[in-house]
Amino acid sequence: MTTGNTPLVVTPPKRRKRSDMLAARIRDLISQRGLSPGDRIPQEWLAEEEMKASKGTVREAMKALETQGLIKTRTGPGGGAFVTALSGEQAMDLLSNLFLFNQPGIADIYALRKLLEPELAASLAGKLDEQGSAALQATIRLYENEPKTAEEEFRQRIAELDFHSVLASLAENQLLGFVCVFLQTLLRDLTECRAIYAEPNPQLRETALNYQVRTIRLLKAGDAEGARRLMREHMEDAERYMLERARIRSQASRES
Amino acid sequence: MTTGNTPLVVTPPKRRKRSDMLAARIRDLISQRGLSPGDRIPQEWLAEEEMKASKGTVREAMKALETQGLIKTRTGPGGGAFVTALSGEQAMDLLSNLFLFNQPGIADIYALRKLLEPELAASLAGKLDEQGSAALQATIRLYENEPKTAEEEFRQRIAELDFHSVLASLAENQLLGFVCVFLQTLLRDLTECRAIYAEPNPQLRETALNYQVRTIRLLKAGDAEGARRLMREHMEDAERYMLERARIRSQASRES
DNA sequence: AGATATTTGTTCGTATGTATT
DNA sequence: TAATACATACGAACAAATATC
Repeated sequence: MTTGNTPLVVTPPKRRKRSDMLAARIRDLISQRGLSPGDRIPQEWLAEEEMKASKGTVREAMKALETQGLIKTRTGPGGGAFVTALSGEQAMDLLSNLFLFNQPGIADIYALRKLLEPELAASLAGKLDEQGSAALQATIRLYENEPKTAEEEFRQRIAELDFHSVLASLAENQLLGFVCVFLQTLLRDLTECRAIYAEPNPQLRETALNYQVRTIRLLKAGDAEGARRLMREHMEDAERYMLERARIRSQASRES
Repeated sequence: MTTGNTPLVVTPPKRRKRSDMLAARIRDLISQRGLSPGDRIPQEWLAEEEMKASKGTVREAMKALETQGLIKTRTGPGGGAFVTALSGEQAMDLLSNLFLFNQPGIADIYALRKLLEPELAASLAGKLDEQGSAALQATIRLYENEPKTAEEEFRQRIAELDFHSVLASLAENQLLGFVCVFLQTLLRDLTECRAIYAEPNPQLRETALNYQVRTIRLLKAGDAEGARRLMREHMEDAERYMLERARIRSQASRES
């Protein structure tokens, strides 16, 4: 009996470019030799004889590692390629390309935010130090008074997201914080949302402000369950509002 | 009254490299001209005269865009640089660098999985078509019989995660699916976990198998609430198990 | 199947810019 | 200021891949 066995992955017979192989090799060297952020990459590794590739090719490989956020280069004596830890911001930039073409919907984003933001808030109950508390208060102060211009209005809406961003940065669970910031970034960059944010929403500022002041109070009081519930309410409110506005907008555009 | 307005970002006086500026310019061109995945990037844009840079420099810029997953290049007639949509896998690879140095803990990852995986399962109730059902069954079949070697054991543990990965790929909410796969990848690549996976765990295979068969049954029956509860149970179980093993391992290593 | 044209990929020598001493 | 050590940029020639005839 001949096996009709169709292997899922026979072998990747991919003809990879030299520069890609170099990049992979250097990355492996970094982790194998246990190089840490700040360490300099030995020149020997990049020597043309060692890598059996010319300068240009090696440069391309380094460029790849650089855009991956793994290294940074400095000119001058004592310069060279240095290992760096990929920053959260840079990671966010790289991720933004993923949803450049097929953007998720508002409901998709809030489906996650409704689950994660309440947990984030709860995890912070009773953990607010002076510094964190001050940072939160600072973001609120940005929109304490009514906006005068449309642009100011827009900036306030963005600042509202910043409140959540500061909250995320305080999380002990860095992963949770990262994903929350990711969702906020996604929301902010949605064309659908930018249009909504640009419109005037008189009552929204007040309710958001109200939520945030109450949130801080609960966190200081160490009431995890209360903070969780409040944040969930906030998320549900925000989603309802955004979806409603999006509906109105799409209706209006259909009539034009 | 003079405004004590301190601009948040004065101006980035960054001395950027030519290749980086080129990359940014090309990326802007792509979005401005509304190029979509599959479209070819006009050679004129990359002509040395147009960009006022040499071939090597534009190559470096293209390399940056390529590692960002924005373009792919093909050789030969009709070849060139083509716009592509960043794939989920590639995005995962880029993200993996973020946690290369300060890895999150098992508890951090499961804190998120406990929230998201149940929601993912619930969202799939009654939505399983023939294809999806078949894909799930296929992953289960991989570890139907007991492993003979340690390596086979390891592969089975990975396949167990694949079940969740297939589940995520079926999600209507792509964002939810993406984050779930991200967490799974993170878990799989954790050195702490790889060590645990490498050990024999006779009874674990059976309980995992059990969970998954029941999950499929609930999804087919369209029981969203049941699927959610079962998955939450599964996650809590898995976390308990992993944490316990990690504790034992760290204890053992302290004694050696 | 094989020759050819087109386009990317690689090499090398050299020159320029930049930060340290 | 000058010398030094390193990254960055240039340009021409060459090699490899691939669609078309």
